Amino acid sequence: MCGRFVAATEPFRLARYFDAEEWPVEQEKAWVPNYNTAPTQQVLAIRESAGQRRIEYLRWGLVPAWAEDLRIGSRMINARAETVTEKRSFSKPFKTQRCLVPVDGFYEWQVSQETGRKQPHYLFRGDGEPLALAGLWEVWNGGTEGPIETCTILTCAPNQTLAPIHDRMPVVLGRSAWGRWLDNGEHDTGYLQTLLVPAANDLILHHPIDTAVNSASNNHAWLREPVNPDALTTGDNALF
DNA sequence: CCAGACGTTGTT
DNA sequence: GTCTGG
DNA sequence: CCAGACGTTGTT
DNA sequence: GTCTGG
Repeated sequence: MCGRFVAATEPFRLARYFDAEEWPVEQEKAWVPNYNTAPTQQVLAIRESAGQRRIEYLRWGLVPAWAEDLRIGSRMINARAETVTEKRSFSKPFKTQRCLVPVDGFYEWQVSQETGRKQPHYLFRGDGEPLALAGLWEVWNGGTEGPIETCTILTCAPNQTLAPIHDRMPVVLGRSAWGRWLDNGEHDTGYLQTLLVPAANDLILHHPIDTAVNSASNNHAWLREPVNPDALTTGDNALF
């Protein structure tokens, strides 16, 4: 699945990469990289309206319009690609409210069959480019402070690279798919669902990382650096 | 008809 | 065990 | 995703 | 809001 990720690429670079409108300088200055993005946090997403792509903050964890409060968002951080058309909370967003969530990489926890321990891994593109994750967004008007826009990330079966680590992975969309995915006028859910397949096996690399990533309050660039998993089991981390 | 759920993951 | 918060 | 809380009353 | 279950 996808429950934690890195968002460290500056918005102006994302704007170029996704052919989206640039941010005002003042807003760009306030941006900070996030090496441990967790559910309920604000994440940058790309949406399109009237043919114009924009980069905007959405709260991660989709909150349906009928929700009494925001809490349900913590459990709606992912939407299964296989069933997205059938689920009440996701079917309308899938038809008309799609977005991309750009990430530098994401984290997955590999559970050891023998010990039950969880080893976190960092997964990222070998060429250093961002990954465009397929997302859906929704608006919640239940609060007193005006509408809150939220999002979720689609998941699919793992490719051969991820299978040893986890049984789900986020849906990654290639450049050629962005156009129809972001076009709100595209209502061919049959076609759209054909885009929701595991990424090519050679697209994503991975390595084990420090368990410091476990706590969402830790946010350092070094969280995504490789460690020796054998050293970790003895409590002797050679890198730190 | 009304009432109650609406989601994913992982674990068992 | 289960829910909430980050 | 993982970490951390999970409850009330009354007193300070 | 919309679907499922009773």
